[in-house]
Amino acid sequence: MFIPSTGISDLRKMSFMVTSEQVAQLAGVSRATVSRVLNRSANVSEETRKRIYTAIATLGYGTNAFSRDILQQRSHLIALALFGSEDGLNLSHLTKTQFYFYLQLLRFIEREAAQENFDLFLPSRPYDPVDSADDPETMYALALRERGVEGALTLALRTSDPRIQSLCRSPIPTIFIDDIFQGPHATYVKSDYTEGAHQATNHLLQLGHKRIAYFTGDRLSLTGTERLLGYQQALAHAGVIIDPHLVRTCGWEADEAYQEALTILKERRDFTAIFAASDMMALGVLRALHACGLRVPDDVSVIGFDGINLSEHSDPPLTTIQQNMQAISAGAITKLSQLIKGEEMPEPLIVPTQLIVRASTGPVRRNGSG
Amino acid sequence: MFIPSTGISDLRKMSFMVTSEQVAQLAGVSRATVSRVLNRSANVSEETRKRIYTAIATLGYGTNAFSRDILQQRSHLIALALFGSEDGLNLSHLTKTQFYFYLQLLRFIEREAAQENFDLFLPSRPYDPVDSADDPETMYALALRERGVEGALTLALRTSDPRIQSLCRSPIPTIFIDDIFQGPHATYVKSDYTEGAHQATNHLLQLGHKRIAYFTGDRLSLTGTERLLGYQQALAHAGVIIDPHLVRTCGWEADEAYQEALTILKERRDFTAIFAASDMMALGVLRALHACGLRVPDDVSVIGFDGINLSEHSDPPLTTIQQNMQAISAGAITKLSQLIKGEEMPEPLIVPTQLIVRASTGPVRRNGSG
DNA sequence: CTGAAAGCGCTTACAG
DNA sequence: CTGAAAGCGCTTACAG
Repeated sequence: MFIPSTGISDLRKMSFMVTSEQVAQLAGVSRATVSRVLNRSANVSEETRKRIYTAIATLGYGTNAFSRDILQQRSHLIALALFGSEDGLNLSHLTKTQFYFYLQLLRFIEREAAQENFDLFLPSRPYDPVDSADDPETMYALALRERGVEGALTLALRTSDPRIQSLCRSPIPTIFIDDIFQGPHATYVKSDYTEGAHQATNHLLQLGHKRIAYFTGDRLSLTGTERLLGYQQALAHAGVIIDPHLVRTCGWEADEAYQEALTILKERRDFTAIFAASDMMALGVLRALHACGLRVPDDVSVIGFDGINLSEHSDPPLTTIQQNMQAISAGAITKLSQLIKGEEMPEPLIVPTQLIVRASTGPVRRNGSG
Repeated sequence: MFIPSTGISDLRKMSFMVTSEQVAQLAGVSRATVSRVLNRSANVSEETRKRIYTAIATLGYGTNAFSRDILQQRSHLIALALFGSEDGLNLSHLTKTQFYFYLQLLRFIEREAAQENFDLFLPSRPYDPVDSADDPETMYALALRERGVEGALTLALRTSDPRIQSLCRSPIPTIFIDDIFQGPHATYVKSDYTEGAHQATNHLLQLGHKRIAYFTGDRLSLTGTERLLGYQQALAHAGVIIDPHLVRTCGWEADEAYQEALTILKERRDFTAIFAASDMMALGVLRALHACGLRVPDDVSVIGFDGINLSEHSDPPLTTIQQNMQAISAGAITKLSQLIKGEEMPEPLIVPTQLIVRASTGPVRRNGSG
């Protein structure tokens, strides 16, 4: 940003600035008394209070947040850091189907933050370090600190990003959602993905399915691996050997799952159920089965994961593993508050999932080909 | 929030606070010199500068944004106000299909804001007025002022909300997107919806269609009415009488359009094209036509509006009226900057739309039933 | 090139 | 119940 060198008086001030001094003058009191009214101090006469209210209303006065914050050492601001896009911005990925769950989660997060008296802040503008030789990994946290955020809530959106390191090492209280990074001032909150995938697989096993295809989003993301593990565990515990041909890596996008489903269906039909690692992927699978003239669940059962709202309205409605978005959000904000207050480092929070049985899963066919 | 009455020293300070005083001491200089280095003042010896850099790095110092802002009278913060949900929060509606366009728009807005050195701020926490008798309509703007935002960018999401009034009347620089509210410090930016609908309708007319069904989202939203007007104008100019049975009000959700399409198809098939007021609605229409075994565009042509990314990947890819999201976002941020700088009230910005012809529209059938 | 001083708008002990 | 004063962390004329 270009700041003219003509000195501060030339910077356009926020034109609507009204100071407590003006209120005080109009009400015929001192700034101290105005401040007392604003902060609900008990010791102000009713009459004075009235006069000050009137002056406030007349002038349209509002406390300057920076001045207050500087004294109280708080900003009520928490950074919402959504990593993952190449441009470094927060909102770039939000239209991708694979992040629909996070989109839905965000509203819970906003609500919980508001209840704890926090505003959300999207750190978008580029950070301009004093020393150009600054370690890029420390820069990000520094930028947040300069902006006065009290803490950070991070959705890493399945990616590595140097800013994660920066937050882990920094003194800024940080909660990672769906990741397991920790640091002296950082911990995490996430669903129990392994247990969830276990539940999903068990549900299919109980319906008599043994040849269960698994569609995984990727090979390396933590949440992907945990789900895969749950699938493997459940099958192993049931004494079922996994056919590697039935485990497909296709990406998290609904369209990718759609394509992969078409591929596997062309190749083989020796499975009676498909477990997709996310609801969005399951919706793609449903579409592919439909396109191939297969009935769900009569021909193939389908189960998803996440419990996004779209899963209720698919055709047929999707059996899924519901993540408890309320508990995740409330837990994240609560733990962040604890961190900010300097309380003892809270334990990470692992939120249980819940099997929601809808119409996309059913008993395996007697004459199934599996 | 509960503030203990034991005085400020008991409030937990942001634990990581490092002051310029500490940097100054470590570097053996005055706070003034530290400040000069931070603000890139020319007149500091290279040696001193180096010492200060070292001290900054050692201590992990970052300028306290509030202190700086209080002097410079700027916060670099603009409020992103997404109205429309009952709970008053900003992110509640983002998973609705009808707001997909705005979701996609947001990333352009964030990018433009970052380029102009603004951060985005979501005012979520409840405003706690001093005077409980405060006019609720002025409260919202007051709340924003207290938080120090320099301006507000508003997406009203097709609703009335008292906060809109509040912003219109307030001294806070405000840009409305997709609405035409104005005030002494407020103006707007939007696409030319009427002209866009004109283009869409003309495209169908040129392909020989005369019986063109129109699906409108609602009866009262501005953007809905403007589009309807464009449709009416284009038909009138072509000398085509509108059949009121072909104009359907169904709501903006993809599913609503899907249902309405099923309804009209059961009732009549005396049309050769459908113009849906949004791409999302058009996607619903496409799905319904497909479900009824009709081919697009052979049996029925379909055109949408918005140019959301999903329109490229539908089956068939959707002919649509593209909104220029880049121009809308850049215009909004530019005009907001002008307002903030106190420049002359800028004119509202009406952004032209563009017809994108894809595969969902084609010439009317010779043996068409229309 | 650098420091002492004044100031931003506010809040809170400290007196009265 | 109220005011004068000191202070939050910073920046910027003003001197030197």
